[in-house]
Formats: sequence, structure tokens, C-alpha cells
Amino acid sequence: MTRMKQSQVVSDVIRAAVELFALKGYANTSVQDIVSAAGVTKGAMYHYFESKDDLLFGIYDRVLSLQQAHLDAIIAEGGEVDDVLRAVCVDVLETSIEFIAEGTVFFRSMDMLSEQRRKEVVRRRRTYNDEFADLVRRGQREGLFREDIPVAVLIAHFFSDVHYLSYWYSEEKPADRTLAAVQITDLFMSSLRRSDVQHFSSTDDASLASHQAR
Amino acid sequence: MTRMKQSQVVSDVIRAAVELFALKGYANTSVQDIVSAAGVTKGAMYHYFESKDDLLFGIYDRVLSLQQAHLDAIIAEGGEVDDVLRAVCVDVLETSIEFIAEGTVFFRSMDMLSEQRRKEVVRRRRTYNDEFADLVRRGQREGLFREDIPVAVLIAHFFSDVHYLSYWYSEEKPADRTLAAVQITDLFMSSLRRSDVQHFSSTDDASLASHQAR
Amino acid sequence: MTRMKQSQVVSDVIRAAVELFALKGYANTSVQDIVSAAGVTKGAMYHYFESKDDLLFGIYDRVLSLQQAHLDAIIAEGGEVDDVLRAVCVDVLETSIEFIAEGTVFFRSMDMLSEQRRKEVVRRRRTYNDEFADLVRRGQREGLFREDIPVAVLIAHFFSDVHYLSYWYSEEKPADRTLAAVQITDLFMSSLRRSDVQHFSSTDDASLASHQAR
Amino acid sequence: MTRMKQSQVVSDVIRAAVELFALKGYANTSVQDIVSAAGVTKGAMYHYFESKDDLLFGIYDRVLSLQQAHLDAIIAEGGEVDDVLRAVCVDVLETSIEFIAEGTVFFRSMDMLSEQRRKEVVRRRRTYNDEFADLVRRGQREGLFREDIPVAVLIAHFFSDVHYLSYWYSEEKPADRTLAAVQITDLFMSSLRRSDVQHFSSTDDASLASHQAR
DNA sequence: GATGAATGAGTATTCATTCAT
DNA sequence: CATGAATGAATACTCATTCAT
Repeated sequence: MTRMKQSQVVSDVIRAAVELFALKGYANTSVQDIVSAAGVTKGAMYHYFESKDDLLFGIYDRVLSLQQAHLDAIIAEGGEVDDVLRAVCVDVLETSIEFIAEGTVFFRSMDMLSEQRRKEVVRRRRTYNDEFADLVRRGQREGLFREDIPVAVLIAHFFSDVHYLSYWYSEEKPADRTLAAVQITDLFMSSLRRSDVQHFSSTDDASLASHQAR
Repeated sequence: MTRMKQSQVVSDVIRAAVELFALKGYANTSVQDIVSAAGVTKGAMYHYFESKDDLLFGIYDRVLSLQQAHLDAIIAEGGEVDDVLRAVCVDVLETSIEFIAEGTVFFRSMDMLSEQRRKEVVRRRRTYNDEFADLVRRGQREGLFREDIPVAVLIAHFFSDVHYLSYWYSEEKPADRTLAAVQITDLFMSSLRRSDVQHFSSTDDASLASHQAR
Repeated sequence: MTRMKQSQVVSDVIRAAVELFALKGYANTSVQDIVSAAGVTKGAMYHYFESKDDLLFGIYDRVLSLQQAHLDAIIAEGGEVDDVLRAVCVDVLETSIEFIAEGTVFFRSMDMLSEQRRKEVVRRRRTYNDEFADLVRRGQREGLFREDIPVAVLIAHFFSDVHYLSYWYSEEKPADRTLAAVQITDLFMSSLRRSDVQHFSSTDDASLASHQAR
Repeated sequence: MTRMKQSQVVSDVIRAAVELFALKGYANTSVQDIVSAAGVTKGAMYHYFESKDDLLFGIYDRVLSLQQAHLDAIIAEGGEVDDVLRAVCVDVLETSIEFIAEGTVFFRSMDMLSEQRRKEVVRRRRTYNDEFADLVRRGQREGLFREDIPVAVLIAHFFSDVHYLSYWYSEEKPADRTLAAVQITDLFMSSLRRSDVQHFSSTDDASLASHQAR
């Protein structure tokens, strides 16, 4: 990224880019579209951004940094592991809803990032995921969370919801945001608990086998 | 989509297109790349496919049709609602893993479809989703599934996993496929059950409130 | 180079490119200028040429190949070393005059070639020069040519004339071409002879010293 | 050219420009490259130079003026024509070696000068050449130099060496500079002498004819 | 004097699609 | 059926130069 100083140009361009990329996709949005929508000239844009790719990276970078900072703060605060994990889940969902256009852009346009930058993003997401996984493992050690499902699957199960927001979430009232975050977190936490206390479980071998035969 | 199965050309082109689109993205793959990889000429490809867009639609069309057919067959077979829903979930996960490249392509390249075709895809996915939602609602009426979370959220919670497969799933052994499908289904079914039978739930109002205050 | 087949497009484009590059320089000639002058479309040009750089390389490549072939033929023919060298000199001068526009283009636009291609050109010119140098050394061994000046300087002294043609030569009559080639060759051969048989030479130490003192 | 010697900026910019133009070519060097290398800002540069073109002209102007002054001084000193001519040749070669980067820049980037400035340069070089030609003609009148080759060819023969320096000369020891100048001058003077006193010449009509037949 | 943000015209190149053969 | 040459519109990006501060 090359954002040198803060400038009206920079914020206008980013706003226009997020909006257009989310609406039409990165590949279908020309640099001309962006600068026209932002009301600046192409030259001005290239004064602040190295490339169209730079714009894309910058968009996600903001959200990634924010979420990482929140994660670190929540963990630093401490507490019971399921309360901490719940807080982390609610936060990442809420911020992902807040920056839902950015998420839409990113997940659909990963392919357009340069190799170098894709790697940088992957690295940073892995850092976040690893800290998240540590919380899950801590909960397992403390006997709160189920151990019959690999941690990788548990993690993917949660982040799939975060990722998928841009495909279905549409806000009607501001309150929806927190509500949705809490509901999804609740579903995740429900699925995370030890199942051995649920005596009505249908996941016994017999029922599985009957359907695996299809 | 134009004629299917008419020639070796068609299958070679589709195979090449899926592979390249999944690897580099639709926008970064030229028609020349595809025909070169398929070992056919550009003219031959345009004889069977109307456009590059047509190719993209065709790729997803195959999977959508297959999954819809499976869904109809499973429902027709009948049974207890949670067994039926479980079977549906396992099936859509298994077929999505089987055609994981197609899923990768589609979710990242929706933007590149023509308006008309995007609408057609949305229509067909909605049909599938509606039948899925009917199962969930039936389970709620029968007192099996929780009712404190909107059906739309429950549905999204499940399809997020399907969607997310292409971002994390990588097969090491063939058996992994079914195992992963079952594990994810299990997580979903766990989260779907009425929480009022789980006396240790932390989703009571007090705990929620404490974190919403952050 | 990518010239695939012979085509009217290829020859028209090359003709236009040579003319415009010689007239205005490579950097001042746009691809649009070339295709307009050639009466073809940009797309057609890029069907045959990879890049503007490719065009530049192709222009010089033709002359280099021709001169190398001539050199090999003349050497293969054999004869007294001064006759052979004289024939080589006349040939390279004549062909350089024939393709004077190509030479103009090349010497002024070397900088614009990609690194890889510049190296290829240097390699080929070195091959030519080495064979030329062998003739000079053979003449020295046979006692015909002076040995008081390094061979590298003698060689540069000759090729400087070839190179410089584009800066001063302008043909008025077709016969001028051979005449100029012979005259320049004659000057070179004169300067190449052993100076010890020229008793009126002013290159004795005294005269040299007097001017070195300036 | 605009003001000279007014500031550190001017000399830093010129030094950077010569270096970069010689290394990468005028067209491949941006004004930003130059000011960055010189450690000044763009605005500062444009305060002292009208344009990039102005920079190019300025570079050559320094050398042209210097060589013209030397020429006038040598001629004013008087002496035998071959001694004067020899001194002139050695001087132009030595100064061209001293300012070899400037020569490199100029000969390859003539095309980039504005029409007006190109004409100015041509005018000044013609002035130099005319005075040089006068010396050659005086030598011919005095019976020292050959008359079988047009004066224009003789002149071009000499200046080709000056021009070509940047293509082959690379200094290893400081003494090389004068040595090379003397050697090249020597070659030129050798070729300039009347050939009728050289009884072993192969440039008789018969030998010429035999090669013209190729 | 000096800055550096902004301009705007220009550049090479790509590529889905068409069509004469 | 199949070819591949040709189209032409679009695209990202560059850069010498200007000018308000």
C-alpha cells in the first residue's frame, strides 16, 4: 500500500472502489469507473495508489487489521474460555457485518490479488485463525467443548458463517446487526458443546450408516 | 447452455474450463487458455458454446441439477424429519466436495454471469433452499428443532458450510469426503436441536448481555 | 519473434515500422502510428507480433542474419587474406547501405530492447566480429597488416564506419552504393597496412610527443 | 538552455540525467527518476530547466561548445596542416572520451530533441565539420592527402570513430584515453595519405573490379 | 525559491467474438 | 464441422508538465 497521507482523494477513491467492487465485481469494474464515481482524475488516483490491485488489498487490509486488534484486546481481557470465545465470535461477526461490502469484495476477488499479496493476506488470516483455534483447544482441555470433531472442522464451521454473511445478510434495522451476530454465535456455541450430555442425539452409528448407504 | 454431450470437444472444454477457472479465476482465464488446455481450436469451442459466460453457467448447471435431483429423491423416500434433513445435508456436502472445483468457480465468479443467467441460478438455488426450509419448519412444528432463531439464519448457517468447503477442504483420503460431510452435518444438527433441553447452556440473557456491553 | 506465416500484414507492418522508427525514433512512434501507416488493425498486428519490442528485434534480426550468411559464404570461398577481408568489408558496407533504415533504427533504439533480446543481439554481433577479427589476425601473421595498434581498435575503426553510415550517407545514384562501400573499404585497408614501409610517416615518436603535450 | 551554474540543483540534476540517460536511454528515464537520483524535487528541477528536452540539449551543448573552442584554439595556433589536423583529431577524440556518457546520450537520443533544437545542434556540428573539412582540403592542395576519395567520405570516416567510441571504448587505465586517441588518429592519418606512394597497394582498378563483380 | 499534488492526454496490450474459407 | 486470422473496443497504467500554496 502506498497511501501516503490522508487526503480527500484517498477516502473518496476507497469508498467508490468498495461500492463498485461489491456491486459488479473487481474484474467488471474499470479504474475509470472508480475515478469517475469518486470524482477524481486517474492521475490523482495513481498518485496515491500503485495499482488497482493495491486498492483491493487496501480494502481488506483495513478490516483484517481491525479484527486482529479486537481479537487481541478480547483475549487480553481474559475470562472463562467460553465467554471469551463467544465474545470473539460476536465481534468478528459484527465487524464483518459492519464491513460487509469489504468482505464481499474480498472473498470473490481473491484471485485478482497478486501472488505476493495473496500470501500476505493468507498469512494474516492464519494468524487470526491460530489464535482462535487456541481458544477452542483450551475449551476442549477444560472439558467444555466436544473432541469428536477435528479442530480444523470446528474452525471452518465457524468462519464459514462469517464468510457467508455477504451472500445472505441484509440489514433491515440497525439492531439486526448484533442480533444476527449473537444468533450465529449461539448456533456455533451450541454445536461446540460436548454432545455426550445430549441423550437424544441421533448421531449414533445406526442412523449414520443408514444414510451413508444411499 | 447449448448442446451437451455432443462431442469430445464439449467435455474436454468443460474439464479444462473448470480446472483453469478454479485455479486462476474466470477473469484471469482467457478463452485461448481454455481451448489450448483442451486441445481444441477456438472455432470448435464457439461451435458448441455460445460464449465464455455460457461455459461458466454450464459448469454450475450440472451440479445444481444433480443436487436438486438428489434432494427430490431423498424427500420422496420419506422418513423421520431429522433423518431426512440429515440425509439431505450429507448429500449436498458430499456432492459439493465431489464437485468442489465447480463450487470454487461459481462462488467466486457469480459476478461474471450475465444478468439473465445470474437470475436463473438464483431461482434454482431458491427452489432448493425453499424445500430445505420446509424440512426445518416441519422439524420445528414437530418440536424437534429450536425456534428461537429465524429459519433464514438456520438455513444460512448450514449453507455457509457448503459454500465454505472450497476455502478449506482438501482431501487426503477418499474416506475423508464422507467423514467431513457427516461431521459438518453433525455440527449443524447439534446446533439445530432445541436448546431448552440443554441445561448447561450459556446463551441465557445474562451472559449475552454481559458481552453485548463490550 | 513470432512471425508465424508469411502474410501481407506482416510485411506491411514491418515496412511501416522501419520507416517510422527511422524517421521519428522508436520511442516517438506509437503502435497506432504503425498500424495506421500499414493499413492494418492493431489486433491483426498483435496476432503476428508479440510486442512493439518484437518488431524492433525482428527488424535488426533480418539484417544480422543476412550479413552473417554473407560472411560465412565469403570466408568459405577462400583466397588471399586481404582479398577476403576486402570482400567482407565491401559486403557489410553494401548491405548496411541497402538496409540503412534498419541500421538507423537499431543503433538509436538499442536501449528499448528488452534485456534478453539485447543480449541476443550482442551475442550475434560478437560472433560476426570474432570471425572478422580472425581475418585481421591472419593478415598480421602473414605480415600484411600492422601490429602496432590493438586488433580491438582496428575492428572498432572499421565498424565505426558501418555504424555511422546512417548519420551521413544519402544516395543520389544507385551506383553510389558500391562506390561508397569500396571507398570506405579502401580507407580502412589503407590504414591497416604496415606503416613501416611508409618512410614519410609522421607517426614517429617525436611528432606524437609534441601533440601529447598539448 | 536556461540559467547555468546557478545552483547545486543544476549540477546535481545534470549529473543524474547524464548518468541515467546513458544507462537506460532518454525515453526510459522519467523526470521523476532524475530528480530522485539528484535528490531534488520536481518543482526545483522545473525551476531551472524548461523541460526534459532542455536537459538533453544542455548535456550536449556543453561538449559541443568545448570542442568548438578547442578547435578554434588549435587552428589559431597554426602549423603544418598535417600536424594541425592530427592535433584536432586527437583533441576531439580525447574530449569525446572524457565526455563519453554525454556522447552516448546524444547519439542515441537525437530523435527526442524538439525540431528547433535538433536544427541548432546540426548547425553547430556543421560549423565544426566545415572547419575540419577546410583542413583536409588544404592538405589536398598541398599534395599531402589523397584526392581519390570525396572529402565528405574522408570526414565521415573520421567522425565515425568519434561517434562509435561509446559503443566500444571502455577505459581501464587513465593513460588509455590519450593512447586510444592517438591510435585512432594514426589510423585516420594513415588512410588519408596519398596512396600513389604506396607501391604495394591492392586498391588498383583490377582488384576493385574483381570484387565489385560479386 | 521550492513543494508535491493534480492533470489529462497518451501508451501498449488484451481478448471475446466473428466470419470467410 | 472446423479453422484461425482479423476485429475493435476496452483496459490499466505512465508521465511531462502545471500551479496553488
